[in-house]
Amino acid sequence: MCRSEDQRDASDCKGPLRQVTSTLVSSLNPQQREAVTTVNGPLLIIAGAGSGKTRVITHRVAYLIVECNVPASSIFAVTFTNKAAEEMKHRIFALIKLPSRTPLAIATFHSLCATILRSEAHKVDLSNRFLICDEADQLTLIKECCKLLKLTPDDVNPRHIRWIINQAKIQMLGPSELDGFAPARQSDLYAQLYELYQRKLRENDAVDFEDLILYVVRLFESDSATLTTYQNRYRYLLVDEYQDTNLLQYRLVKALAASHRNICVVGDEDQSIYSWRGAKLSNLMDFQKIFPDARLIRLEQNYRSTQNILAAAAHLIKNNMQRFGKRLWTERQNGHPLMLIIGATERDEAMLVVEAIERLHSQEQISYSQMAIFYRQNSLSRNFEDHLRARNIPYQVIGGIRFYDRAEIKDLIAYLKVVANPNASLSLQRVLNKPRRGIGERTLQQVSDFAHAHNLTLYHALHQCCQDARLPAAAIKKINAFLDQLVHWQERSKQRNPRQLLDAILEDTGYIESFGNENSLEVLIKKDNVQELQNAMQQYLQEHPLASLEHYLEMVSLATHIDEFDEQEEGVALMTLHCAKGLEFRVVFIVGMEEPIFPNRRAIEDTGDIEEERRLFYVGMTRAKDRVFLSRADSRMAFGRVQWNVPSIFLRELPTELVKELDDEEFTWVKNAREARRAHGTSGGCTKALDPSRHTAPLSITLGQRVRHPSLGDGTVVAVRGEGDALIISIQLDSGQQHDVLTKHAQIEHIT
DNA sequence: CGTTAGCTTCTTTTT
DNA sequence: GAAGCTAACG
Repeated sequence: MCRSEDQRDASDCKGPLRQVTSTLVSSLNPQQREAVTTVNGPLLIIAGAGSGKTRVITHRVAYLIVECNVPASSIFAVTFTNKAAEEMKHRIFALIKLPSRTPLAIATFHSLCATILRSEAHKVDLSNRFLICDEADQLTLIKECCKLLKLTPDDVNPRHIRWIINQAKIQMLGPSELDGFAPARQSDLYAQLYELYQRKLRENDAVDFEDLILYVVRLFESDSATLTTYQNRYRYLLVDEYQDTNLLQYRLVKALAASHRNICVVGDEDQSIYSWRGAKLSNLMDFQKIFPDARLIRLEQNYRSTQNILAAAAHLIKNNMQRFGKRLWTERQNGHPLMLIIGATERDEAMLVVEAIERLHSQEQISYSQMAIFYRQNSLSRNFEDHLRARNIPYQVIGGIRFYDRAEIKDLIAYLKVVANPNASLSLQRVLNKPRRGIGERTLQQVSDFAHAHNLTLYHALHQCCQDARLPAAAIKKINAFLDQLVHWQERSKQRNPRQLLDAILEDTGYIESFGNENSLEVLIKKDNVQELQNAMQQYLQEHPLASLEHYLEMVSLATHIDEFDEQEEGVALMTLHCAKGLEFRVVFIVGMEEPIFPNRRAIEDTGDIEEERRLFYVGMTRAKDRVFLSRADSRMAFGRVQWNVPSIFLRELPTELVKELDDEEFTWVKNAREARRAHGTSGGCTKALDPSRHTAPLSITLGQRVRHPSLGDGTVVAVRGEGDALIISIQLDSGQQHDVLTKHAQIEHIT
């Protein structure tokens, strides 16, 4: 088993040490054990949903370190999210005794590459202070490029350009190789934009997400000395979620593995859901062609779900062609059938789902944090949030607007970026006049024209313009004042930690005061966000006491939605199906099971293939331990219009005997909803003309109406949603707060 | 110079 | 129905 290729390989895992930690593998099933102890040479692990994959990975790392005497620093393990990486490290540390702070290269491709790039920056013509652009920054930059090329939104769509550039980078194509990518008529234009964009990035001393990996791959493929260094450093490679790796990531792994071939990949073809981001299922499917001597181990025992859930999932996924094929089995009982919930409108759907959640909580004592709502697109979360809030059920939404994408937070992060690297023109531009310091658009335009003409960064152009007195004296004075402040912060950041720097910036700029002192909800939220940033930073610094400003900024740039998810927090989790990958809950609700949404029409149009959508559904279902609820609505608001939706084809692909429509006997509250659907004219699923009166609130409550709530007090109605029993009104209270009220429960009085 | 009203687009998913 | 952008106004 332990084929020894050179003396640094783990040849001694045959030795007597093996018994010492035999407890490490004794709790594993035979396949898992084989997956953990097959340490040398290429290995392909096909790990079905719930088959103990994380367990295998953590045990494998522990086994390498303890049993095979592999230094922890020789292991390079790639996970799909930073959260998964943190959890794995945590579990490894719990498994074996390691000095705390043992450096373990377990992270995402992007994080690992960022670290490599930091130390090799000079070889790719970056400074080691380079910054990472997120997608919003990319867009800003592209828009700037469009302006420079005198293009209007009618000529090109910046978002499309971004998409083309990203795709090109994943395929390792340069500006001149866009044939077949960009629209044929405009391929020259796209090439020009791509090139300019890349130049601008360099001027900013910045890279985008794709560059992080691309630069490292290019470096490895062109500089064999550097590659050898890293091949020697990382002797054992492990890649999780291999079905979702793209060409770039494959090339990176291939390069690193070339010398020692100790490469273990873990994946599941049925859970590949990122092809739109360039992931190639063929990386997994063809692994044995690329490494003909690769061992294949299948993990097919599922430790998570009931028999019924697995049977339904298996039945569904059989419809896919691109598979190895596998048979998941479990020792668990049949359990409940899958439940189908149908609402007349999306509000009814949400109401029924929330009611089910409430019952499961109160009648079956299932904690809220053991329940999750999954949807195909973020926009569906809203209705469920509204109903959960109205019922006082705790919940957390993962996704939507990321914390670090909120305007206030972006402003402050931009300040930090400018301090870390004044050449970050993008960030400098953002904060130059925020809060207002009288450096307006005209001035900025003049300086950036000057910068462009003389090939200077904005920062240097500002200096130059002031020195040469190219601007009105008043402007120069203001710019100089700002530049002085910047110098002051830079000094400060050398002596103090990032948190203290942030405080200094807040104080010196009067940023919070610039919100104004009115006590509107908006201002309060902004202030709250700033506070939250301070807290988050504090916490980060506690966990990473040695972190520099650059480290902190890198973490912020690479933070993801799911990283914000707190499993400890009591509350129902709301997230997209994509975010749900790798998680598990006792009860899972998959909502919005309707045709244009799920399977998503645009996704099918893009790929010409429904299989990935089906896998997405498969991923969702297999997150559930005990129960799966599926829901849909007959009609749904989209783009401000009512749309009549067709039930998802996936509902028909489930075995009928395992799906039960929620009925009155089991859940009495369903009866009202049944009647509502009948009245709505859609209970048979057929489409009848919509009676518009059914979608408007009773006349007695109108927008702007003054009302009195028994406990909340007086206020003005600012929004009316829902109908009948589900009628919800938002009241802007005279105390300044806004509250949603379910009129069914509250005695609302009119006042004048 | 800064604000706002009205227009457009947007919803697929995210490292 | 919201957010982001332009154009026109104060």
